[in-house]
Amino acid sequence: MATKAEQRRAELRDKLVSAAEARIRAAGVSSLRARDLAKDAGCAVGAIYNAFDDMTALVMAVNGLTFQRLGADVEAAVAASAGGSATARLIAMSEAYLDFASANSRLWRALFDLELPEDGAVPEWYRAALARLFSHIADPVAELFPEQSPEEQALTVRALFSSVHGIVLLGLENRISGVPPQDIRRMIALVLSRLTVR
Amino acid sequence: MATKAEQRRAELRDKLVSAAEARIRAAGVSSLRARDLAKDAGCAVGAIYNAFDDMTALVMAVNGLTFQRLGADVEAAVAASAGGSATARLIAMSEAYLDFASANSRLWRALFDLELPEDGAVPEWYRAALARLFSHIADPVAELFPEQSPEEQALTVRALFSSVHGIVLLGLENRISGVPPQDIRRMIALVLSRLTVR
DNA sequence: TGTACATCAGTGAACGCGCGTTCACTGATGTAC
DNA sequence: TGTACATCAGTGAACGCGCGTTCACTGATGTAC
Repeated sequence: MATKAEQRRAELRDKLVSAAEARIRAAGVSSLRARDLAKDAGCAVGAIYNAFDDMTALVMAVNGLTFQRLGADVEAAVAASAGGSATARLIAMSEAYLDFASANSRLWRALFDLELPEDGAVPEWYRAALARLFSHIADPVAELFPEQSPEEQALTVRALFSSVHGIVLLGLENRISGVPPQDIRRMIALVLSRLTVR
Repeated sequence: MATKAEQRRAELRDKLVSAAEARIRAAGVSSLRARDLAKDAGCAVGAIYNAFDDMTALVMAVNGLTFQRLGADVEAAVAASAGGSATARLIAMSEAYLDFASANSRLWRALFDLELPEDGAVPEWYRAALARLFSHIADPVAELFPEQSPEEQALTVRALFSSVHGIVLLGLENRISGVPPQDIRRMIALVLSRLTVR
């Protein structure tokens, strides 16, 4: 049994992921350096390659956690707004999305910025995490538009998510059109309430 | 008069910009290499630095052209749809935006991807190009919502643009949720027609 | 027109640095007997 | 329990490469007289 060894290995993975997360949070994914991480985690550079295939795999691990936390926040918003109208629930989710993106902007951006190695092979958990987000949007949409076919509903879900994502993205990016958070909320409410008028 | 010299210099600038544009179009802004460009333009690496301060300035020049072409396409759509309803005009513009992004995806992405040197100093032409885009959206919005204050209208313009941008962005990015172009059009029409209901 | 000189675009080898990844080695841990 | 041996996480110097930028030099163009 390599139990003890496995444990140490797992600990190192955790330490590396935490360190990477902290560095991405502070300076963005493009400023990650293997040597910095080794120093942070108290190991040698080479040890990183015992725990992960390469730096990309490490960043993917961080992204996995980020997706999990984002999903949890959105789910909490779904739960908290359970009694409300479909529109209110969509707005609550979107604001949770905004709040997460705003509070974790560089980690959130890393979800989209990471350049994958050529062959567009998106890992399974990535698609799954997105499907999870979409599924929460699907419920209110089904309630609002029961006459739509499943394909139409799927398209509507995508359109709603994309719109909110666009508003959050450009709202937070002050290069393009940075805007006070309160205005981002107003845009979300404006768009969603109109999009969901019966 | 350094006329002849100036002319050569301007020619070199043009050649470099064209070469950079071609390379970004083919492989994305992150794969630009000074040596490749020099070879393409038939000059030495050092000559690049006579024509431009640095590689970032060269990419900015390409982005300037891209913005211009994008603006022209959108304006053509505005002109072509001049007689139609406000909604129809907004959809026409958005489809022009989609078509441009789709046909020039890497150049279009370079507009947003280029990492600026720290101090968020966005060049003036950049803001101006965006203002130009926004101004075309502002007309139908003013027509649709004359009762809104100018601030509300500005927010509505931003919200519309951001929504369409989000739909186009995620629609074209097959990593996230790549979708056939026809579906992107449907999402745009769906969102805009609902957002502009009176 | 001709000659000497100044300027400056153009050259491309070399600089300098960053950085992911490897690899020969070490030392702790576990196993066999 | 004690000894010899095997394994493998961990080490960090070194590899290897990429790449933006510089700089001493050249040669064409333009100017002065």
